[in-house]
Amino acid sequence: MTPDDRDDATAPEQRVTIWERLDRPGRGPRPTLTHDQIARAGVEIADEQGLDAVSMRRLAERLGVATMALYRYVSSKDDLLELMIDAVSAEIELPPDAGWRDLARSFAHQLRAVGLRHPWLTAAFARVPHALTPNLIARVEDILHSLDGLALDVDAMMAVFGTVNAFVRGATAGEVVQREAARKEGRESEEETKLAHLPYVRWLMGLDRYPTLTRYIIEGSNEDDAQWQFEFGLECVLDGIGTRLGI
Amino acid sequence: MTPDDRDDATAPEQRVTIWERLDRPGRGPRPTLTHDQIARAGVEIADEQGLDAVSMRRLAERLGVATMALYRYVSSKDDLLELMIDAVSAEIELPPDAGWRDLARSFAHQLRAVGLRHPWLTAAFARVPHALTPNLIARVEDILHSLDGLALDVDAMMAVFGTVNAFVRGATAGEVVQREAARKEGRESEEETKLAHLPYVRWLMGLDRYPTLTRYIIEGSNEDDAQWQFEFGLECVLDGIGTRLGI
DNA sequence: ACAGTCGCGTGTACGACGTACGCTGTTTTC
DNA sequence: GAAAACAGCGTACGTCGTACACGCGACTGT
Repeated sequence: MTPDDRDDATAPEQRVTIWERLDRPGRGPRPTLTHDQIARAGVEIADEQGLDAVSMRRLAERLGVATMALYRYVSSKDDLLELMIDAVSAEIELPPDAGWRDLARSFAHQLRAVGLRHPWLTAAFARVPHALTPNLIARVEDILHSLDGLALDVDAMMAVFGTVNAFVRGATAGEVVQREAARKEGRESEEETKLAHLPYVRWLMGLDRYPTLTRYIIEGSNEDDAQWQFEFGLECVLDGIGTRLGI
Repeated sequence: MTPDDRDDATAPEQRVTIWERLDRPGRGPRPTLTHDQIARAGVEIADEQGLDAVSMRRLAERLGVATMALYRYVSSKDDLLELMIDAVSAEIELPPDAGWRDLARSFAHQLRAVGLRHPWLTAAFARVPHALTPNLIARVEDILHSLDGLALDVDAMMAVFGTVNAFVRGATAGEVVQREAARKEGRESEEETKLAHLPYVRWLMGLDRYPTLTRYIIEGSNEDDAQWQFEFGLECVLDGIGTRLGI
C-alpha cells in the first residue's frame, strides 16, 4: 500500500520562474546589483574561460560582492544560466514585415551565430530545465505571427518553428562541441585540431571497416564545411516545410 | 634503439582516445573489471537517478571497487561519458539493404528513441568533446554507404547525414529537457508538469505580448504533440533533401 | 516621529565532487 | 629469480553549490 495521495509535501512545488520575480517592489535596502549586470558578467566569464569557469564565487568576485549575495538575485545556478541564455538571446534581431521563410532563415542564421559566438550556449541549453526565456519566446511569437493567415492550424505553425529550431540547435551543437574541445585542450588553430585528431582518424581508417567514411576524409573538400553544410541543411528544411504545407 | 625519439616538444597534445586503448596487452595483474561493465553500470545509474548522480565514487561503489580504481580504465570522467554514450548507441540497429531514405528514417527514429530512453544522453553529448564513438561511426558509415552510387559527391553525402542528425538531436534535446526538468523536481505525470507550468504560462499570456503563442496554447491539441512534431519535421527534412539532391 | 518588518549583504560551514600522488602486491617478461 | 609493468587502494587537495544565521538599512503603518 502506498499512501501517496495525501503526501503533498513534495507534490505541488509551484516554482516561480525568475522572470516573474524580476522587478519586485522595493522594501528594505536598495539592491546594489541588477539582474542585467549579473547576466552580463556571467556571459563575460563564460565567453572568456568557458562555462565551467562560471562559478558563483568567481562571478561574485567579478561583481565585487560576496558569493552569497548573488542568491538574493538568483535562486540557484540554473537560474543564473537562464539569465545568461536570455541575455545572449537578445542578440537575435529579426527583420520586420518579412515572410515566414525569410524570417525563419534569418532566425536560423542568427541563432547559429549566437551559438558560435558564445560556445557555452549549447551546454547551457542542455543543463537548464526551462529554456524558454522571454527573449526567445518573443522570437517564437515573431515566427508564429509570420505564419498566421496562411490557413494553417496552430499545431502546424508551431511545428514549423519546432522543426527549424531543432535543426539549428542540433547543427550548432555539433559545430560547437568540436570548438570547445579544442579550446579546453589549448589548441588555437583549426589546423592544430586536425593534427590532433589525425592519429585517431588514421587508426579508424586502418580498421578498414568504414570505407565510405574514409572516402569522405580523403576526397572531401573540408573547406568551409560547417557553414556550407548548415546552409544546405537549412534550405532542405525550409523547402521540405514549404512543400509539405503548400506555403 | 631509442624508445623515445620525438622531436616536437611544442606539438599539440596527442591525446590517445579511449577506443585505441581498449584492449591493451596484459602485463602485470589481471584487470578485475571490463570497460563494458563500467559503461553499463554508469548507464544504470544515469537511467535511475540522472546524469548528475553518476560520480566516480558512486560508480565505484556500485562496481565494488575503490574510487581510484576506475582511473585504470578511464583517464577522466569525460572518458567515462564517452563509454556510456557508445554503450547506448549500440541500441541502434538499422535494417540491412534499405534505401537511403528508409535508412535515414530508421536512424532518426531510433536515435530519438535512445535519447528518450536515456534522457541524460543529450547532456552527455553536450559535455563530451569527442562524441564520435565507434558505434555511432558505424551508423554514419551505414548511411553514407546507402548514399553511395547515387552520383553524389562525398560532401553531399555527408551533408545528408549531418542534416538528419542535426534535426534529430535538436528535436530530441527539446523533448528531453522538459522531461528531465520534471524528474529533477520530482514530478511524475505529464499532467503534473502542465500544472506546474500553469502560473508561468498564465503570466506570459497576461502580458498580451504574445497573441499567436497564446492562440497555440489555447487552440493547440497538445495530444501526442512531440511525437507528431518529430515525424512532421523528419519528413520535411527527408523531402527537402530528396528534392534538392534529386534522389 | 517611531516601531515594526522586510530584505540586502555577509561569513562560515557542510557535504559533495574530480582527481593527483604514492604505496602495496601481483603478474608477466627477460 | 630479478626486473618491470601495472591493478587496486587510501589519502589529500582544491573546488564546487548552497543552507543558515547574523547585522544593518530602508521602507511602511501608526
